[in-house]
Amino acid sequence: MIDIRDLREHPEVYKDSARKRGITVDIDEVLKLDTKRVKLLGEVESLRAKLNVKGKPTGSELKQLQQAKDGLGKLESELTELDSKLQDGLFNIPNLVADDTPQGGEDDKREEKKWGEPKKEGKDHLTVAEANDWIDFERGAKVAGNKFYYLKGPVVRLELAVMQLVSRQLEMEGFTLMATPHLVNNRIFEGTGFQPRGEEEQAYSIEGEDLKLIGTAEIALTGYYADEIIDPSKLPLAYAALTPSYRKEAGAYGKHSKGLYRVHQFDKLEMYIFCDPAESEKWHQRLLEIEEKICQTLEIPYRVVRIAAGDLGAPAYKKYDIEYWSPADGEYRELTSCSNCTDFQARRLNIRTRDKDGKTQFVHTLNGTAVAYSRVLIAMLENHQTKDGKIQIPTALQQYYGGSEL
RNA sequence: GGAGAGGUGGCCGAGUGGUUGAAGGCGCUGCUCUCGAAAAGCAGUAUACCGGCAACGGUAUCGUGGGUUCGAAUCCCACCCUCUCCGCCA
Repeated sequence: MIDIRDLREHPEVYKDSARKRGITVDIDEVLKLDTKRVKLLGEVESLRAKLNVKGKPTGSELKQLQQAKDGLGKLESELTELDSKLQDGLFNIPNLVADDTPQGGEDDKREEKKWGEPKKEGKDHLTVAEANDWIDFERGAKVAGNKFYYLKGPVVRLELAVMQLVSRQLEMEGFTLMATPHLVNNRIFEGTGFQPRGEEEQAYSIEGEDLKLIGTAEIALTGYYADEIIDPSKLPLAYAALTPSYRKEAGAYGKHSKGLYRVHQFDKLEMYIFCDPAESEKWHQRLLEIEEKICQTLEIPYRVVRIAAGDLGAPAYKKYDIEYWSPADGEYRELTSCSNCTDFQARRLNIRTRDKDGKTQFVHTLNGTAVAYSRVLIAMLENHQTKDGKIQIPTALQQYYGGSEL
């Protein structure tokens, strides 16, 4: 959520930002609601002040008070209605966009960096995996539906090895490991900025419960400090959570969806930062560095891209993706991403700290993928094929996996 | 899931309809005392919104939401959470 006071002062900045994202929101309407609300609030409060008498009123006073009360009730319900309209309006305004963000949509991302040797040839991951009986989509579909799958044999142990290796790396970097709830309530879900109202449902809901399955650990981690004031001496807080991610991916079929690339469930190790507002840019760079380091450790050729304004999620102010090289497709494809959400999520979920003067202020939050196993597996299966049809295990991973080939 | 108990400020803990934003204690901050520290004494110590340059004033908040009342931390209803016991269970 954005700051209503900031919006009052610089409406044009927010309009500009929404335009860059290619989103239409009626900011003038929100401002109008705000003006109305402030006026009504004043009326309600002064009326309440009149009604707040100390001690027992006399008979004639009592009569007056009883009458004044009727008028108040009506104003109050008007105020409640205005409040929720304004809140809805504010909820739909996306975060600002960083100044140097590329303009445009999904295809307008800017390449920032490349690493590794892109191989010219290789079988696609699904062919390799199915030939070895490492993945079973057919039975996944039988049991749970299309885009569900079973992993079998060594690729399961490979996952454990990758998670071990990387969670170890993150601990060395100062992250605290977490295992979180996989279900969160709707307030936290929406507060994280997912599921903007009115958009197509991306999450699985639990029938009869106020719960949804997380699409990423980011949601559970953001909620961790909801409604709390974090002691500034504790910041920055860096967490890494290992959880499954559940996604409906409705409407995404057919597009880049072969095999494991886009599935309803995958395990993910996610990094998350709560920090002082002055430090979020620094941390964003740090998260990107760590993600790069992980790719290098896993010997995956990649490039870093800066995501264009039109392709940013509502909470993100600035976002980088790392894309792995796919020899089978002859192109780079998304592997991880990291976003600086500034105070957008913190304001929605009321996560604060104190500044030097002891005043409360919202923290900044950032998230980054350390490992999305389904895609890491693709990247490894496609990039580490040996001449005799095996899969070479990256050197650093071998001690965790217990072997040098798959 | 069933039965019972309970949810009050950073923490402990009083408070069953009327100057209670809330006694008392702890903690924290400042001052006094001291060469310094401890101890002691004094003072201060929630959050949000509205108005104001500010001092300050107003409104709301005692798990959450609703209700009764001129007035609710206190009464009524619903829900959430915690604890104990029972049941079930990896």
